[in-house]
Amino acid sequence: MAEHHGPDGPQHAAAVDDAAATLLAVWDSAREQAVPRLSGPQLSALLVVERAEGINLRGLAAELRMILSSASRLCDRLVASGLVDREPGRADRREIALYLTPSSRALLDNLRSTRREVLGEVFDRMSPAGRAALVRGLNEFQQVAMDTSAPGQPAGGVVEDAL
Amino acid sequence: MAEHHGPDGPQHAAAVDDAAATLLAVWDSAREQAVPRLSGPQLSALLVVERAEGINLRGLAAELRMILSSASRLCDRLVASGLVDREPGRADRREIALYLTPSSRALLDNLRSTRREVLGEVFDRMSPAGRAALVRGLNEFQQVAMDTSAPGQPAGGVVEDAL
DNA sequence: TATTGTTATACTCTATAACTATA
DNA sequence: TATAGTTATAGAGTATAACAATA
Repeated sequence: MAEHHGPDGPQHAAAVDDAAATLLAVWDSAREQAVPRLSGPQLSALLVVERAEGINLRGLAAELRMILSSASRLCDRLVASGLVDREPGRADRREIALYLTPSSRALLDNLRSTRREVLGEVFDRMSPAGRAALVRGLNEFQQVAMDTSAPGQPAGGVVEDAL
Repeated sequence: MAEHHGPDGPQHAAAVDDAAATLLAVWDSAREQAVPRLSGPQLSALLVVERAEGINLRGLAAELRMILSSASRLCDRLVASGLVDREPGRADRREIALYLTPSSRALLDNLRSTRREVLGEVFDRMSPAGRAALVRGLNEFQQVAMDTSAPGQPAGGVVEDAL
């Protein structure tokens, strides 16, 4: 317990486990306050379309790690809610191109504001050093987690897939 | 942007936003590797029962922020999967008492190991200072977030409810 | 024929409302 | 009657498999 003989990642992971759950609970609480209320998959789909306007259904399904028919159904509901536009592809008429609507752009803006508010409410009560440590630690975590060239990457590419 | 005139929580929150999403993706990936595969709600239910063995259905529903009938259905499936025992209450025969099974205890152990492994794989590639910062920042975040006596708590009690 | 999407069907998760059993 | 739980019904989310349309 006192010496460092090898990788001690798992020990730190244990120390961080519960705290990470708390951060995630705060982070995700913003979604539930969105109006209109968004489910997790719906939000994920909007974020994918936002990052890749004009993406087709297969691309969306791949990003969301779901099969084509599931993505099709999800889009049915997003279109019905006015959050996504489904336009026929101009080059290949088999494809459809997906776009955000003004309504969903506003929704995402509001969601991000809310998320920063709820996180910020906690941050405001932390010490400056604690805030700085969290920002530094999370940013390095992200950089390392996104580094696909690193050894020991899980075969599935967990991180890239989920974002 | 250079001076600090008031609460800067929101600015830090913006800086942390994406990184939190990455942490979430890594943290939750453990669940999907569980055998038998567990859905999010099923895992949440097991964790509640683990923390409060013998809890009744209303208590479970309250912890999960769902209504009674949803908890009843969820338990149907957990009992069918052999992950929960449903025993009639001895004092009041209207109630039922919920318990983990040996099978679900083993499953939770494995899940926690997996989660610590996937987090540990990232931690092992971070700098020691980065790891320390993350541990420190997250722990302070958790302490502050769980402090219900603080002002500015969202009315819903987001954090306690979700854990 | 190969590829893009949709539809039929089924199971999980959740909610509302009606119902049963016990206190 | 009040409370604990179940069941009927419905909609979202997801998967498999069968289908339609376009290349």
